[in-house]
Amino acid sequence: MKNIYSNTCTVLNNKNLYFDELTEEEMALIESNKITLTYKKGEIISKQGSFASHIIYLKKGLAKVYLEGKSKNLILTITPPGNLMGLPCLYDGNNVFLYSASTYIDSEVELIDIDLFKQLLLQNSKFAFAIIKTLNASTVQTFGRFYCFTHKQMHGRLADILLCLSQRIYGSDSFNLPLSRSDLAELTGMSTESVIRVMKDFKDDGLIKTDGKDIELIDIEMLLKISEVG
Amino acid sequence: MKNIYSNTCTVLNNKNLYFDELTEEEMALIESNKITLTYKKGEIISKQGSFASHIIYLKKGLAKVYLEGKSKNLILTITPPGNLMGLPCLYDGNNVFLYSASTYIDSEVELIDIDLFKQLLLQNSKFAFAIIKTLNASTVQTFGRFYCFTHKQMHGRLADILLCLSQRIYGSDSFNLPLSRSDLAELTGMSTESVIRVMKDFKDDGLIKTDGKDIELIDIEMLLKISEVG
DNA sequence: TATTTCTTATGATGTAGATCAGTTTTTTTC
DNA sequence: GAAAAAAACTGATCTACATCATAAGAAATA
Repeated sequence: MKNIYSNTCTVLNNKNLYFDELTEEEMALIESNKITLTYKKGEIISKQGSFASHIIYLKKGLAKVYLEGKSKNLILTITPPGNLMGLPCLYDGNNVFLYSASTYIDSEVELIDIDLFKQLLLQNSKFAFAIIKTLNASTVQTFGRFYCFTHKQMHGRLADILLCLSQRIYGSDSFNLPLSRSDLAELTGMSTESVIRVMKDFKDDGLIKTDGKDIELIDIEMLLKISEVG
Repeated sequence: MKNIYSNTCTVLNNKNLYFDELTEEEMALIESNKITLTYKKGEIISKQGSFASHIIYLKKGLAKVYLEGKSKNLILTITPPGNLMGLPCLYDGNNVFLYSASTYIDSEVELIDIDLFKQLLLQNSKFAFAIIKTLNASTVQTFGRFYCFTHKQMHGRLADILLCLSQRIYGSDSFNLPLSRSDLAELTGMSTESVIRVMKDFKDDGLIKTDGKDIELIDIEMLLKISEVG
């Protein structure tokens, strides 16, 4: 029996369907209140534990949301443009960013005042409903990833991630990956050395080709099989 | 640096704050449309992959929501009374239960028609907002658990679960636990044998006492320390 | 009350993957 | 464009934990 949702990947790509639900006036309200910021590659957008006065919308670029641990971090989501970041921090009794976020490449971010965001949720139930559906889709994705962390081993998890980045972000078999091996480690729950070793296995077996930051997936069939077998 | 949300536990306990947001008419609508069912201990409430026509509300008892894997399962949430189950399945393009759910003890469940539920979300934005906050709180909990799975080892994770069940479900240091060692295994991502061994360690070190299904936490300070150190 | 089935328990063995330690290559910085 | 820093790589070692095998108690079933 195959589980549909058993992929290690955690790339959100909801293409901001929720904003379509806002009226023109509501959209104008956001436009007139938003703050636009640009970040260079590697810069920190939000820091775990800091006061969360805004909802973060990634307009351009690529970012990660991660949990900073004592020794190692855990990457929670890879965020392509068109998505909100840190939305889960919006609940009763919390007013801080629970996670840090930083950019992989030069990026552009829009900050939406959190009180305005809440107000929109409370006055436009279609918008709220769209947000609920988005949150649920990513929860299901997280549970699938959870399953992989506990049941698949390294090769399966890394194959997952490579396929996922290829499909969900780049839409191509060959792409330039700004994530380091250590990022892949924090994404798959492996050590950096293990990521390197498994990547080498994949290369030796002719499943992928790498040249610096460029990666090309050669034998996708086999990667899918490895992902499935675990 | 200590993370506030780094506990392996996954007991939801939101005390249905969302239903408070419904009007009397809306509440009456639910009342007149709901189906009440009783389940005996160990019975299956929903089966992974089946058509999801209803939202499940646990009125009495205790249940688990779990992902059925090829060989092993993964328990996603332990649900005490007063909570909804399987809410994350509500998103675009999905109409099946993605997870199975079953009871630990004799339980009572109310089924709310999913279209009615959606309608209420769309007509009452306060309700929708309350649901969003609930979903977010449990997402944050899930991420914390995620962190534990990858960064803590067995003793820390099991200490987490024992403390969590004690505090969040029973509100007492001694309680009768209907979960088997194999359930604790599926909850902590360990093998059943390992759960048994670690429990024995805890017993030998005088941290807990067990008698059949009865568990008493003796040295909570120490359990907390083990949970923290990992 | 006998019999099957599930759960708890314990020891022996195996291994996936972390950690450590060191080298080379690439990238950043001044 | 040289120096420093970070990232990629490789091998040796170690260990946390799973798996296997087997047995005893508890609970369900008939």
